[in-house]
Amino acid sequence: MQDSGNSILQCIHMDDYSANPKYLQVADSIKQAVLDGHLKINDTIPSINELSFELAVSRDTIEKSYRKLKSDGVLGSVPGKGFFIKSIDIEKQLKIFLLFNKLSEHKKIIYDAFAGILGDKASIDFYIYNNDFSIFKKLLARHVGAYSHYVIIPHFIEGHEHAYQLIDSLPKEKLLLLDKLPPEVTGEYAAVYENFEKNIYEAMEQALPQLSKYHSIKLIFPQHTYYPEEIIQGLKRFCHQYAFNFTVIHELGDSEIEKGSVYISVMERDLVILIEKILEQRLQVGKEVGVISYNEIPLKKIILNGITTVSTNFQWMGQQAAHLILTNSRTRVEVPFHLTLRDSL
Amino acid sequence: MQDSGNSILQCIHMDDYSANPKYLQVADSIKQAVLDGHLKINDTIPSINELSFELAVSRDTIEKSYRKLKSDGVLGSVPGKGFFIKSIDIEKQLKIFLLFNKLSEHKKIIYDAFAGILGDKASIDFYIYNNDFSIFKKLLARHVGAYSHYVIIPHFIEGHEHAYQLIDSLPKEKLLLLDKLPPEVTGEYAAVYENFEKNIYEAMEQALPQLSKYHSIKLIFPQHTYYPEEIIQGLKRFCHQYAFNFTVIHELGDSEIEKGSVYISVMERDLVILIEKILEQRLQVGKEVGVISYNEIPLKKIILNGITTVSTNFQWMGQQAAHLILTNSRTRVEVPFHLTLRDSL
DNA sequence: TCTAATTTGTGCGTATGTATG
DNA sequence: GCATACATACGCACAAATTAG
Repeated sequence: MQDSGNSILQCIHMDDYSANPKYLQVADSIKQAVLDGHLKINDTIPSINELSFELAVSRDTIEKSYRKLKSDGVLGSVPGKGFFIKSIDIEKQLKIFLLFNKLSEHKKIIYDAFAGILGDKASIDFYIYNNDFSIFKKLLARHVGAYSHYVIIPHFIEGHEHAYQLIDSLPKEKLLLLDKLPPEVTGEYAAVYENFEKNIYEAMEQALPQLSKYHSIKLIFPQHTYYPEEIIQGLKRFCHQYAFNFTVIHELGDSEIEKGSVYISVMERDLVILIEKILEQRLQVGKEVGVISYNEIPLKKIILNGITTVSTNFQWMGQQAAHLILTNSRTRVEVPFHLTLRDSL
Repeated sequence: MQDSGNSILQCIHMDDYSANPKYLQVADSIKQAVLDGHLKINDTIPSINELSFELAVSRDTIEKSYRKLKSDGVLGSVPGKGFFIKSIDIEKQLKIFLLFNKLSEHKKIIYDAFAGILGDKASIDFYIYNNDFSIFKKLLARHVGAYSHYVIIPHFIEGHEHAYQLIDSLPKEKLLLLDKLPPEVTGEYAAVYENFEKNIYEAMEQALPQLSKYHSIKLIFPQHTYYPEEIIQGLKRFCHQYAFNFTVIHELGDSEIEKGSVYISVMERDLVILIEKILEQRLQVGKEVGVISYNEIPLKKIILNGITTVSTNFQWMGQQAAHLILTNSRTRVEVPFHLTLRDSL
């Protein structure tokens, strides 16, 4: 250990009996020294060992201080060398790690709304993990620590547990979960989430007058996928409550469309197949069979005189997430869900 | 110590404050020099002593670099003589900087096809600049140098010239342009591009039998946008050649839909407005008015007995881009374009 | 053949950041 | 707050191989 003759030592004021913890006192002192111009960019600061010796505090305390300053973007470090002043722009700049499971028309809406509000106030780096836990893990490992916020849409085909465990290890004040709120992730963190179970239940209740024409509800729900199971639960509960027959269809395949049934599709691919089959069998949509499609897009207004949709307000979701970040809030908010009744029901 | 007059010194870039350790920086620099062809097989490289002196780093740091390269099979050594390039067969790790102008359903297809083929072979970082040159510039500045490939979709609302200049400054062997091939970007680089002018011209020629029912062609083309002007040129040329009236409509607004016209929309928003107007005016689609829509998606098959579409094969585009990268090719390939005739024409 | 200089290769010690109990 | 283990970086010393003179 060499004496660096650091005048910075004189800038650090400690109070054993202060309310705020020592590591924050150290961090704030260094921030102040930067603001006062005593430390310039690329200046090196005392090593953890040296400073902990000089101030007669634990090594961990200094390490914690430096770690915080680093996560705030003030300090940088090189193993084997030391810490240095990385940025004198103390006003925290928002660096956002945005991690989506997949791209889609709706993800685009979320992104546009999110980026539209944050605009120049933040720099957003965007990643996609394709519902694949191993990619998710790799991306997170590669970028952990470098961002002020981690905004994640957590949908996985498999390996949920490990994924949620990983998310749980992120600092909660930097975390914002989008779309889904997994109970496995604990603590107080921000979230803008869908209540899939409740949403579909209440939407169906709203559609009860139209549903009275039918006796069965069939959900087209692909197997081995990242779509949330809560949708099935919600529908099951609704059908039990209001005495509808309920079936889950994994694959439309060669099956016939049955009169007196309402078909609910979560994927657009299935919607197209479904409608082709209905047209083929010359069934009357909105009378003999009902069609409900997840996710509203303008085009659905003009298909077969209009397809009834149930949909989250994705724009609101993106905007709300941006607001939570700007206000540094850790609230959890539920996204509004809308039923758009059209002639297909 | 003798001066080997090594130009290799100029290939080694060091950053004292970089996150990755020095010995890896040195190793990566040498690997890159081999990949770039600056070092051939059996070339000797500076001795440990010499390089450590030149780079002003510890001898052990260089020794560690060389040891790693040797264990990677890149270098060989003879005690008392020196190190030399043993193999130029370096399993290059692909780091891809993917920069899209916007998100959309079709960008998703491109991305999925691209990532699907590269899969585990590459790590892909994804960025969006919202057709905004200033964001584009910032993103590129922040990430230049760190990637093995820069895959860019260049569409800008304004400031094309500066943008193309910026792209032109990227190393051509690392560049792959997607969708558009701007003449301002010179040199030999890879590209998977659309020939917008030719594509629409030839698609219209294919549709000539159906078009004979109409006398006018109207293109709904938003103003101040990133859509390529070449579409207008191609249609203009076609209409001139085959004696159609040609109009560009920037905004549907309150205008009436005219009988005997074919409407071509590039944006989906306009398609919805157009069809609503047509239904309102009780015009017969495919007889009194024709509708052609850019970009095929399955849903268009079931709108009004089918909407005729003209569309690039976005999946092919993504796959081809991935192949060009894997084969390290600098070819420019034109993406196939398809006319899908349906009842709307 | 001898010698001196250079180079690879190895071992030891110290200081530093990072991560984990 | 303490202890421990690990990777990085720097510096010094020394043996063995090679080369030049």
